[in-house]
Amino acid sequence: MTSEAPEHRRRDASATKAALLRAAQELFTERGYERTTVRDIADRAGVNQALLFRYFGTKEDLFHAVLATQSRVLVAESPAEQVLAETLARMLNPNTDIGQESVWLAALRSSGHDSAADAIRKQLGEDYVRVLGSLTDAEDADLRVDLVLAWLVGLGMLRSVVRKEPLVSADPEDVARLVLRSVSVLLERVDTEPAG
Amino acid sequence: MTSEAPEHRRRDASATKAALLRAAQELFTERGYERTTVRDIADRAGVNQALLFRYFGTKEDLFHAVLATQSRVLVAESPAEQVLAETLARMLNPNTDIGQESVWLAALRSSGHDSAADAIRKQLGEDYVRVLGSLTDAEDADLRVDLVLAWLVGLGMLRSVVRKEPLVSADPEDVARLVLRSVSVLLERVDTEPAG
DNA sequence: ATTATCTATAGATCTATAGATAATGC
DNA sequence: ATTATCTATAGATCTATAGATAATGC
Repeated sequence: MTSEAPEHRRRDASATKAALLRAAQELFTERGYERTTVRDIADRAGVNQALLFRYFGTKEDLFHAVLATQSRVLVAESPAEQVLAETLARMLNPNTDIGQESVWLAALRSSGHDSAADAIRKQLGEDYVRVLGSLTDAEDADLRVDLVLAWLVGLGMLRSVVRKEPLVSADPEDVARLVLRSVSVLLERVDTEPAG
Repeated sequence: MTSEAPEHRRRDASATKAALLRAAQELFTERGYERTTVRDIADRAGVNQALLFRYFGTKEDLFHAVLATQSRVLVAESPAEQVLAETLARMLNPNTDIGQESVWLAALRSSGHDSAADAIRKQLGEDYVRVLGSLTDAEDADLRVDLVLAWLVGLGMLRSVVRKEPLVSADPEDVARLVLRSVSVLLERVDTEPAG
């Protein structure tokens, strides 16, 4: 019974903001934007619900803040050849809390009427097209990269939303190997070695 | 100014039900479950909002009705070899109103707290595993089929939710060819011909 | 004194229902 | 007369805000 007086918490604005951001990231990813209430977020963060508005303005602003902190994480800073492998590794890594894999799933699941989530979606696509497009000589490189992106999106959905078995519990290396082999066919380099 | 008197509409219960079902299917797929309001559905169906409750009980019951009418459509009644090609053809068919591709996207996007949508998700996965699993000799057939399913899910998300270009406008045959070739690698039959 | 935290509540939805109205079938 | 359709509204959220309370820094 620690609930005697209302008893305000210790004052630490930055810690409160961080807790809200983290809770929001988790919940948006787990439930999507609409099904997550500000009170859910505040409760998980262990702070008062009014602070969410004080520090982030609106629920949508908070969503954008979450997206902003995570949007670029997906496309790793690696040579193009390794980007896909590293993305898969991060996605499938058992240490990465499933259901928290990344917010771009939340951006995808929240419908297209939100302009900022829309921007993130486009950005994400462009990042991938730019990086992976260099891996194929095909003239329809953009389409092929879209297909790779689709696969990543579907893997994320099936894992963190549907939690499909055996996919969720499969050995990350097995999954990565299967996917990478098929993708290499999809992005088939022309076998004749280009000059240079 | 046709808005003189309230002027009740013609009485046709079955047509009203059908209009509601169709409008609900479209809107749930476009916006997901939460972001679709019963008034949205009734408006698009051109009927009064109270009729939705009269004919379907609750919003969730309507969602389940929509899922029930569509759940089995995805897995076509074809030989296993053609199931994937036909699914892709139907998905990519320009005559299939995009954004209406199918409700299983809505089921996926509405978070996992709905038991019936959950059942549909599981069912969908099982249907595919059963049918496509016969196409591979690999001992990890179930995992490989999950990966195919993930690809289909991602394609649907990218097309009808994100409306990613060039994917949306690409020639269906090009897309199908690329996907099917990679999938055949994924589900690689052992090359030595089995007896029979 | 400053400002992080909390209380209380306004205002806007949204689902769902009860009961009134009007179009069809006999 | 029956019943499909419509009106009006209850009741339950949910976001957001205004202002009170209390923990820290000087």
